[in-house]
Amino acid sequence: MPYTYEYPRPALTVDCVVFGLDDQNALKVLLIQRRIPPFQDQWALPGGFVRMDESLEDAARRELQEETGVKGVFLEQLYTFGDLGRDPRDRVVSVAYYGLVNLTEYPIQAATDARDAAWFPVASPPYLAFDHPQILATALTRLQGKVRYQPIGFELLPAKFTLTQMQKLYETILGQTLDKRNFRKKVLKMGLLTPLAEVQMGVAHRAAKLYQFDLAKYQQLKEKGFNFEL
Amino acid sequence: MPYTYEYPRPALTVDCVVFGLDDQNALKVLLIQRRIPPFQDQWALPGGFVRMDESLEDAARRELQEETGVKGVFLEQLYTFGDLGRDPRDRVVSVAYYGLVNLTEYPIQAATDARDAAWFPVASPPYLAFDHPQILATALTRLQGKVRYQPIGFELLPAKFTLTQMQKLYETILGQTLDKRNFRKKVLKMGLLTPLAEVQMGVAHRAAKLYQFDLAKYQQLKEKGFNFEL
DNA sequence: GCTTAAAGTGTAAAATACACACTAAGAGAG
DNA sequence: CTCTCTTAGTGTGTATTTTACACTTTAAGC
Repeated sequence: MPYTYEYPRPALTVDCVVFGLDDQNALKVLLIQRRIPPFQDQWALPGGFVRMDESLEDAARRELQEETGVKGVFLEQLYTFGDLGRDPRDRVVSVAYYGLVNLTEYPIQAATDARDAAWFPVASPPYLAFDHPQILATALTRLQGKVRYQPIGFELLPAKFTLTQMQKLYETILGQTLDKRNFRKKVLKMGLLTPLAEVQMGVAHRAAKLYQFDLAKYQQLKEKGFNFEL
Repeated sequence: MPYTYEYPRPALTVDCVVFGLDDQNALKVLLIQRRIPPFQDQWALPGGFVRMDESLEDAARRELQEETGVKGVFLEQLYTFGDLGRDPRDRVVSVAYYGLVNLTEYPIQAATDARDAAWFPVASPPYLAFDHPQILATALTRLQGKVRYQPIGFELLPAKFTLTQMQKLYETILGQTLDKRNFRKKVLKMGLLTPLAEVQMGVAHRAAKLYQFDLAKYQQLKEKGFNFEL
């Protein structure tokens, strides 16, 4: 059943750059292995064609779930890539989204429709198809920019986490070490963390207190234009 | 000459939100009056369909020039709007760009291919077609965010300008008044302004010194990741 | 030369950012 | 059971940055 238009149209796709943090605090990105040409067997960002009855974000979520099993994550539009020649077959414009997940909840390569999906270190990704290296680089830059003035990263952490875990996350994303006392002062002063009556378990040293993110308070402060700069 | 595809494709357009500052320091946006349905005779953002042989940014620049005569301006991708029903005829996905121009150089309604083009106060725009109110609002928010940490706004000012003009611009965009002495200290400390041996002319009071923006220095500092926060 | 209008300029107080090192707690080994 | 190992947790003084604030200067128009 062919579809005919008076003028030619670029194909429209979405691609997802999903970041996760593994148990060694390494930042990872979720990739799939392409089953079909072009770039057959190469690794690429999960993504695919936008259908006529879904919004762009819906398309991104659907493709992400179909190809990797990951769903229900934080996703935000990143940038739209539309240069000529980014797909060798056809003119393809791709709306890229980036997302953050807590890797402990989305562990190994999930797979449904998926050929093969796996987490790769952001610092040393495999060769990527299309202009996906550029998309990944753009997403990383955006993540670094965002983390400075938005309490992102709660998406990347488990529901209950220690301040040290959080600090490590920030150090990983920003690529620099931070002072422990100053970091703790700042994040606690924001007032978005609820201390729990629980502590870490199974560690061979003093157990750290666990915290959780106060989503309600966050949204309340966000309404008021509060600045979450770290 | 029809074009046929195996699967249906959304139409792809670009829209431009071009801001300018008029001589009373009011922030304006460049709009066109639609000549054809839908939304015939209503005001809308300049924009149109992306061709197969041009990048997204090229398309934005081309449409902007065709419809308003404005060219050679600073343009940056804003966001891609792809919700269902944003165009009553067809599924249309639009990549929005925002731009800044010095209104004194692009004065009245330029027009080439244009039906009618004019500058409207951002504070009180006319009824806009499609989801263009939302696009305009997004662009304004982005502009406000950007102005805080990027020496934008040189795009909006004449080549030679006074510090008071620049301050008024910032006050207009941010919607708040700023302290004269502190503002001057900060912008001069950045070192991006070259003082000229010239002063304002034709004013009925003490003439202000003119400055120009040092583009070379700006790019040099930007390379180094310098922070231009005001 | 008097009026008017905006240009231009410095300092003190307050707030914020930064640097920095020791004690506390708990697990595991012996 | 005590010693060791490892990470948790905590406060202060100093430097820097940000803020608030008002008068003198200059030039044009009358």
